[in-house]
Amino acid sequence: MSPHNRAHNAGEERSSDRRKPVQARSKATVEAILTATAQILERSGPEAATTKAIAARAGVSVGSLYQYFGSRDELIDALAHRHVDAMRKVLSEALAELISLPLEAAIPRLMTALIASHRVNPRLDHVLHQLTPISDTAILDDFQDFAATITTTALRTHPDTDLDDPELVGSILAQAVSGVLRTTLRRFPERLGDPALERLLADLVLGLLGRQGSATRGAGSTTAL
Amino acid sequence: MSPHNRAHNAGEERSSDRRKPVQARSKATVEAILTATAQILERSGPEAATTKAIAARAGVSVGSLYQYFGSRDELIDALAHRHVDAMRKVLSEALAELISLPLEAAIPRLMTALIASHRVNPRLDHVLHQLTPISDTAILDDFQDFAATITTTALRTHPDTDLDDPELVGSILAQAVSGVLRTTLRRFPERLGDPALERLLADLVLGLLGRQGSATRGAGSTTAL
Amino acid sequence: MSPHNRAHNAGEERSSDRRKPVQARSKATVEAILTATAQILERSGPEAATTKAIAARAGVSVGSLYQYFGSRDELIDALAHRHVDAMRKVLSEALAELISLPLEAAIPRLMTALIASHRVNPRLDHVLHQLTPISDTAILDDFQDFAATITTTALRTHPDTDLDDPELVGSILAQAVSGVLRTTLRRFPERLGDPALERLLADLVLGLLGRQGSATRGAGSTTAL
Amino acid sequence: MSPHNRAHNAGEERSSDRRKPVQARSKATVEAILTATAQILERSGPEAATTKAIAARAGVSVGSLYQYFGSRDELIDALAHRHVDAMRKVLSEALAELISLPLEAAIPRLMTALIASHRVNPRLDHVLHQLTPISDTAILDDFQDFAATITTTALRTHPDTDLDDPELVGSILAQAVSGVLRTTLRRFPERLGDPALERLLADLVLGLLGRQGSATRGAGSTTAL
DNA sequence: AATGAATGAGCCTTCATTCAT
DNA sequence: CATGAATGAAGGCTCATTCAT
Repeated sequence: MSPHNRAHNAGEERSSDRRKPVQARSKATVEAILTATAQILERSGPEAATTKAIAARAGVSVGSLYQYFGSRDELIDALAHRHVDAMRKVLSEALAELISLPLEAAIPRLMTALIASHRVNPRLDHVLHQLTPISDTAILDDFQDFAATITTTALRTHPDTDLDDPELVGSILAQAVSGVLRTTLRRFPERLGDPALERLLADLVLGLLGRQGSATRGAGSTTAL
Repeated sequence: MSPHNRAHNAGEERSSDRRKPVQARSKATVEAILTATAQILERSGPEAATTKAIAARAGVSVGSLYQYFGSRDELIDALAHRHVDAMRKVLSEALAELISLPLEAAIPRLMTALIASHRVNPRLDHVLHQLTPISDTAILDDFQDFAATITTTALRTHPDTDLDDPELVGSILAQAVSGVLRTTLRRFPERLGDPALERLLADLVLGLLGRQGSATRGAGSTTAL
Repeated sequence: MSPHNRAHNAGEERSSDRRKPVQARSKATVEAILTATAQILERSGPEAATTKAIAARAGVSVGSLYQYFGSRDELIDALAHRHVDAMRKVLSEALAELISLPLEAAIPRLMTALIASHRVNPRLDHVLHQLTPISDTAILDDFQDFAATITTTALRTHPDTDLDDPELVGSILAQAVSGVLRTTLRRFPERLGDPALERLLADLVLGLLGRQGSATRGAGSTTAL
Repeated sequence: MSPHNRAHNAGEERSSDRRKPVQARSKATVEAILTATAQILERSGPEAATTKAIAARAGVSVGSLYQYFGSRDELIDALAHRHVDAMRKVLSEALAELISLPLEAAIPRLMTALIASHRVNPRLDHVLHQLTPISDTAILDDFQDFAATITTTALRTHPDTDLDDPELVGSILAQAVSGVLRTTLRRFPERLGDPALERLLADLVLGLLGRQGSATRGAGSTTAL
């Protein structure tokens, strides 16, 4: 996601072997900068996120921004990582219990978890997606890949589904759900409270599985799941 | 998305004197500018689409650009409209025959049509999505609304589905399919040729319908739901 | 002479196809910019020659500066070329008559011409020399090479000198004279009027020749020269 | 060369109490900083010599740098002094023996000494010349003045020359030699080893003297010199 | 109408200098 | 004394927009 990357000099304050009080201070500054960037991005879009504006909102000087981030791009990059990590964390938390459940129960939970993860910061998510260049493999794709992997794994794990290409199906499902969620969050945020959405998404997934996998065979897939 | 709206070709052809060639020339110039913009956008992204670059590629002067478009934003706006129109047109062409088909046949066709419409200019599509300002209800959403309406209509028209909220279902389906297609076009363009994708999408839709609408007919899907 | 050249983005007009001053207006602008640059450089040194300061003094906007010069470095480069050309022109004018003269008369004239050429713009000359990076073959060196060539040619042409390595001698002489002139112009400008300087320089050159070439042989080198 | 001139080490060791070890450490730090500056300047030029880079290479903090030098300019100023001192020292060492020699022998030795002094640190020398502000009488000029004085003294001392204006001649000769050496060091460093250079320079000087001073005494000036 | 030179606000980034720790 | 995070003025450069020709 970070296009330009001119190596400036040898300064590498990345590792955590700096002194402690200073580190605490630094961490706060970094945090302030990231938060400020996120807020501006959410509220006013990429064009408004100038280094000056970010520094001002973070309550620091432009110079400080460059103390911790090599460039504006790098900063946004870091923010994207942070955002994806947060989403991933939310999603991960819902994973443990999924394995033990039958598909018919697991999928709805997965949807709930996906919705939750997409709620972390929808506006930022949207803006970050806008910033994704065409060709670059964006950091944000990582999340979708993660969701795809989880879905695929779920499909594979549960013995009652028998798909030709679980990877493809998992990927498509992740894309479909992500498409619904991102649009919904941006355009129809009020629908998020509606439990119908969760059900609809679960049906979307289960419906596809029912048509793809062996689940079609026999009425009683329920038992297995 | 665009404020200015000067009526350019408001003058009618009350007399077919030399006004015509002039208008023809204007139209050609507008066309050239739009095309140039689209090409630069596709190939090099939003940052490369400066007014200077656009004018150069269109073979006109910057001044001329401002003769026909009030601002750069307006120009891009116009291009977005043009793009959406093209996509809509492709989709529309597939509509007529849908009505007369049963759902199981109509949906696959609809998917084919949707894929086709998304293929009109995927790179431009992506870039235009990037350019959409945060607050504005994007022009590009129009296409999704259109797709949603079509789907909803299809669901309503076909007597064999009985949904509680066809609008919601249509909308969600449009979002899901759009999500899949846009991601696929950007990240896995090679999948577009794969007929498996079409089938998968059709199954996605029909699967949801099978679980939502025609629950009555199914063997025991009710249980599961 | 232009060291740093960071490629910023995909803008294709690097420095190759910058507008060449074709029109009268353009030419005047270019002239104003070059003159302004020279003035600032002369009076306040390289650090003062910011793009803003140059534009202001030239009575144009920064943008105009970049219309004609790809970068600040390129501008200074152009100025250096112009300066060297001017110096070279002054020197060249004195050349024609040199050939027909005996060495003893030619060298003083050459010195006069060199002094004249160094007087074109001593302060600018000094600043431009300061700007010369260590390794780069600077444009200003061209002038010294020119002077060296002329001297060498003079030595070769005149039949009464017989040097082992006329090139080396010519080069050293050019450097010596240039060293004297540049220092004198910077530190003791009042000496320039003094005809003693010219004589001294001529003696410097002739003295070396007298010790190097065959002129040493026989006391009467005067005749030949 | 530098504006700020706060007396930093104005405190002399009036009392040799515990100040000493501290002073020793200070001296080492100052040395480290100066050396670091010199190295960066030599290798990467003026633009690379940022306070941060200097401090890093010296193994101290930026703050410490300001402990010992009032500003970056002052630091460079100090370095220039140190450099000139070093050059002067090398030149001085060759002086003692000069007096007792006849001119014809003394001058070549002087040339050798001058070459040696210019070899102390040619790259640093060049960069320091670049850094010399326009208006200031540069510290580096001190060296040339020193060389001029020495030459003048030599001319005066030796009874066999009889110049009208030994000061002028000495100055011009110093300038000429310096011009040759500095250019040679920058552009033709390989010539430095060549003994021809030394001979040429000696001939340059002796040639001028032969034409100026003893010109009265007919052709046989050689003997005297 | 067309042209493209001119404008200048504003962007990103650097770096000498200060100061709390 | 040392440290290095923080500062912010200032620099180079871009580009949408205007306007005289």
